[in-house]
Amino acid sequence: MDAKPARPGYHHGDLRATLVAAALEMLEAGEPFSLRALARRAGVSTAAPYRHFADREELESALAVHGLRELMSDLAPGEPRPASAAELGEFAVGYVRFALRRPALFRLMFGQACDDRNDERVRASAALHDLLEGIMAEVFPASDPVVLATAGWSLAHGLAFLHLDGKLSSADPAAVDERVRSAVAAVFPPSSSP
Amino acid sequence: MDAKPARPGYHHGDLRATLVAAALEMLEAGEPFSLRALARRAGVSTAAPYRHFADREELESALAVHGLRELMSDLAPGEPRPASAAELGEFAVGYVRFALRRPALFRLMFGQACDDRNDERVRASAALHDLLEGIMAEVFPASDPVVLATAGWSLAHGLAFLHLDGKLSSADPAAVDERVRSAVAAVFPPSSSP
DNA sequence: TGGTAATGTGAGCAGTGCTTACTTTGAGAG
DNA sequence: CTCTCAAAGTAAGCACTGCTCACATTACCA
Repeated sequence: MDAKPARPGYHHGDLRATLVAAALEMLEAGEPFSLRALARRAGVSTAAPYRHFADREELESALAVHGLRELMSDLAPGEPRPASAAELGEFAVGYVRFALRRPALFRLMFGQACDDRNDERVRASAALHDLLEGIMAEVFPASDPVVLATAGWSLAHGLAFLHLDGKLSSADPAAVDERVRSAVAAVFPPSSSP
Repeated sequence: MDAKPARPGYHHGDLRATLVAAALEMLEAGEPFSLRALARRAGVSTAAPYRHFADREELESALAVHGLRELMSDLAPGEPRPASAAELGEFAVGYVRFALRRPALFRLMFGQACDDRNDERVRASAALHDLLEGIMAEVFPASDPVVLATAGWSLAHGLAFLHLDGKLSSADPAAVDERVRSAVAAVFPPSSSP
């Protein structure tokens, strides 16, 4: 069942990366992970992970950073950012799709207060923030981009969580996409600069 | 520290209600609760709670139901529901305030898939749903209430979670209220029936 | 060629959810 | 007014968790 990489020597070589990868795999598979399970999977004692992460929270922060970066590159694949209100809908669709594709990771990224002591995580979080505000400023040049970014992000975020938590059905992916599109369209009407 | 109610006899009398109340208290106090801790606090063995709840999830569902009812009566205190787009903002403010006042409970209510086997919980959840759609249908009689209710709920829900998780600062309650109001106003402009 | 810091180990503590076999007791049937 | 039986309690214990400590091994650098 478990891949035991039969590490050659006493030292593992790259335990830290291995643990992160294993954790992502387990989350992907829908299993909740424990540090002990990760250690087992890496073929290492249960105490070893603590050489690389002070505690569970620090590992989770590493995972969150990974997730934030992935989300960013998902949403901003190059430079063609949304330029019209219509394209905003597709942006939101991307956000919600990410949440549904990686539910556990998404919860890790957003379902708890960000550990402020973790610079990398703080920066990754701020980067997402900035991306959103930048886009809103482009799409609605006449308006307050901070307020609109807050509204837009909240809308997408709310849609993501309500689907994730079963408050809105996510059984049919196409229906989800459509629900997101129409919600965004209802609220950011095409061709209006509020 | 712990109130030990010094129960008179062998039987407790109303363990179930006591456990629920104790759990709510602990959540309120910001401590995560465990079934064992609740049992201790009720002055009862660690196995006793399982006479009243099949497992932790069942207790959590009971708490969620409690929270959903409280939210409902918070939001719909009598019949003067919001009748204009402007009043929608205050409605959202109420939603977000609830989340920030009872963060752990809010997470319990919304941070996980609803246990479908729990009729009471399903019904409480549906009631909230209906309330929202009803309001939207009144405020925007010309539009599709389902789409608008989804959008409005998602917006409020997203605002709640982003504040709860520290993605938007919740240090100053007045600033939070104002942020919610302006986000809603930006998106449901007063005197427009989209 | 050392010596040291980084990285691994094993044992163990305190806590968790949950189960099992057993006891106590209140309430209703006879 | 009993007597019984199911509801509601108990103690003990399993498998698991996060985390720590004292100790072992090894890579690397002076």
